Amino acid sequence: MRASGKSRNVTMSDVARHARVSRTAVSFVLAGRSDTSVSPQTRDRILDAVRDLGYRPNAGARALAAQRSGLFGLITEIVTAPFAVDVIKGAQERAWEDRKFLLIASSEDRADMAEAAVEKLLEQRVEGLLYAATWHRAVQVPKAAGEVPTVLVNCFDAEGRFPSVVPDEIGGGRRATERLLAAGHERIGFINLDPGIPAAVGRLEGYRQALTDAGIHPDPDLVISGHATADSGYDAAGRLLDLPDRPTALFCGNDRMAMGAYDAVRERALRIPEDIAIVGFDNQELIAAYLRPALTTVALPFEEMGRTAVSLLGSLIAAGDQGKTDGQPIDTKVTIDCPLLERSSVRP
Amino acid sequence: MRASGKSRNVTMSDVARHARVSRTAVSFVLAGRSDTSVSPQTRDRILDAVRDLGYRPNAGARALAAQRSGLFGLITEIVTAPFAVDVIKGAQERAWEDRKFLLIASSEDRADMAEAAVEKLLEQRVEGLLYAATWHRAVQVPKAAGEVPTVLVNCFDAEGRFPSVVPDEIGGGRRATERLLAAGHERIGFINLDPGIPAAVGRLEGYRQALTDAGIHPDPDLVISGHATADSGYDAAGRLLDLPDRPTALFCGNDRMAMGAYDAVRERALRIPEDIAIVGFDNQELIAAYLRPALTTVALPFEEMGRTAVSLLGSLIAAGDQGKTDGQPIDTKVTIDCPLLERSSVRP
DNA sequence: CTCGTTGACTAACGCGCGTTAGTTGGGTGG
DNA sequence: CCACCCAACTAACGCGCGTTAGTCAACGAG
Repeated sequence: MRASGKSRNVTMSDVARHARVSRTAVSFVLAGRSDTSVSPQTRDRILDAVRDLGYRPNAGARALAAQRSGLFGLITEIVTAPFAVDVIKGAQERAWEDRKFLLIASSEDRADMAEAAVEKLLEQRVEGLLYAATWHRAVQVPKAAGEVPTVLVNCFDAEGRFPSVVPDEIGGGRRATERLLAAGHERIGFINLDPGIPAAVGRLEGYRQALTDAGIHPDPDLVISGHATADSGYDAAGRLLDLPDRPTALFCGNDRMAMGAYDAVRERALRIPEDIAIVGFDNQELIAAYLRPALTTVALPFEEMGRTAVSLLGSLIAAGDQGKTDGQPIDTKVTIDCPLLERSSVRP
Repeated sequence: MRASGKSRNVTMSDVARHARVSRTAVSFVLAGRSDTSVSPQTRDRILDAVRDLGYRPNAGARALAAQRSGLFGLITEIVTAPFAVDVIKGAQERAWEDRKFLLIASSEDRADMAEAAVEKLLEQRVEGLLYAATWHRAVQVPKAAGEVPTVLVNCFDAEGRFPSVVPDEIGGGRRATERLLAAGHERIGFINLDPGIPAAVGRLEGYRQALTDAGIHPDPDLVISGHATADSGYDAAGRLLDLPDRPTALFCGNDRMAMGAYDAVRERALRIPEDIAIVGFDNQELIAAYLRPALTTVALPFEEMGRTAVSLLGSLIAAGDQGKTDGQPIDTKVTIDCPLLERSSVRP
């Protein structure tokens, strides 16, 4: 039973006094240092005192003395895309494994807020920085980020100054297409995202590769670009379905478009997956899992990207401690697999 | 232009030396203290030095000396849930206004993780704690949370030891029902969530109040309980629609159920909103905004709850500083309005 | 000429801890 | 019996900063 109310926090000195040893001894025991010896009895006395007094180390003081905060900073544009927060989860878990704590700041998708966020995080003396985007693209990273090791997540630096972790869009496109091919489809429509963005470029490339590898010549008429909305998916799907020689399967650039495609298919009294198979992209749970029939889709590996980014950051920091960074930009671009999630919109 | 590379961080002493004053003077100027005087010239010299050297205060050291970290802790069950993002956003913004920083930890919906999270946050010497749940209910808060001011968000403590901020479920239920009444509907079906949970109890109560106030006697046959899934909504809607004297409107306990209800309506070749009006609850953007027609729904005010909770926490801490807390449990329960979002599933 | 007084500063302590450089007292080997 | 060593500790410095208790020169009043 601890003291209640405004009683000052228990410090290491309190523990030392209670255990009748020096504060140094307490520090050594708690740090688990094996190079300096402490007798088992003393050790136990100290640990007992810790328990009795309810001692809790002061992370700030520790950081000050040890010259390392144990904190990582994560900057994300929380506002726009709810689903990208899986990055936080993965990063959080991985950081926890290394006994690091994640400081999360929001850039609100505004450059000045991003700068402010970096500044605040550096004041907290984070050991490294993660910068995450809601959708895969090139970003402008605040300059100050260069002062500590930094890893980009789901985005990349046009100037290649920072290493980044991004989804394997091409592989995802392949995987989706291959799944449809495996189900026997040969005329596969592709409703792409706005042209130019990495997701659109990569997924289209994967689509083409898969078809070519299967000995099918990609039919340009079966590829349409849309705008990442349900309405756009509805329109595009309608056009493909009204083709004279219509496709038997649709690969949609994302799940929202797939959602619109469902409506277009239904309006034509066609059945999913019997008459038209559909594969989405992104795995937005709230859509994909609850559509009827549930949507087979390719997942963006946000959580895994978060984990990987923290791992990478950890090794960057370790390398930096040993002075291995020689000022050269580290042009690493780690791509993470996009797994296919089987649901019910493609026949087995 | 700052020194690059591994150069040690600039400290206050560096600034003092560069400005040819004592460190104390620098501290005073940066703290903006008006009780002790510093001549304008000196002030400028110091501020110039700060800029020249790129001085950035060390938050940890400051916390240690000032005995207050400027940190709030936020524990959420699942960081990745869309709701959590909004709570975080609101809390983040509000905290930022007070120049506080939010430490976000996840309990992964496990009691032991929650304890660990509280422990870790207390090690960081957070000045207060927010504890947020994914769905409105009573929760078990780790005991250690009692050591600092704590506010519950979207949940409440059965023992009433902590103040909490929750959505106004009754008001939301009323609002949804009143909207349907205003559109001329009199037979309004209600597909409720699992009975017993606060959301189900409150929304039903609001539904009844609205009907009664409108002089309509609630018909028990029009109320069905489901399980918060699209399938369940589909089944329940089907049963209501197959009633001899079927309702002309459906109020669904949440948006997923509404999603299922859409399918049931479509199967019967009925149109939304012409034949059947539908109102949802929760405003899960990815569903509500992208259903066709877009779903009119009642929003859970997560962002506002986050903001309010931080405000409340701030005042609790301020009160504690002045010793106004006398150990009594503060049984506050702030309810936040649930606004109706007009879309297209109810005719104007 | 002395004594406050005030404006403009500074010396120095302590916050809680990691860490280095010791200091003991009880063996061992020669 | 002495030199040496080692296990088992402890003293004390410094991390970067807020804050209290000064110091010191200038200046006006008595």
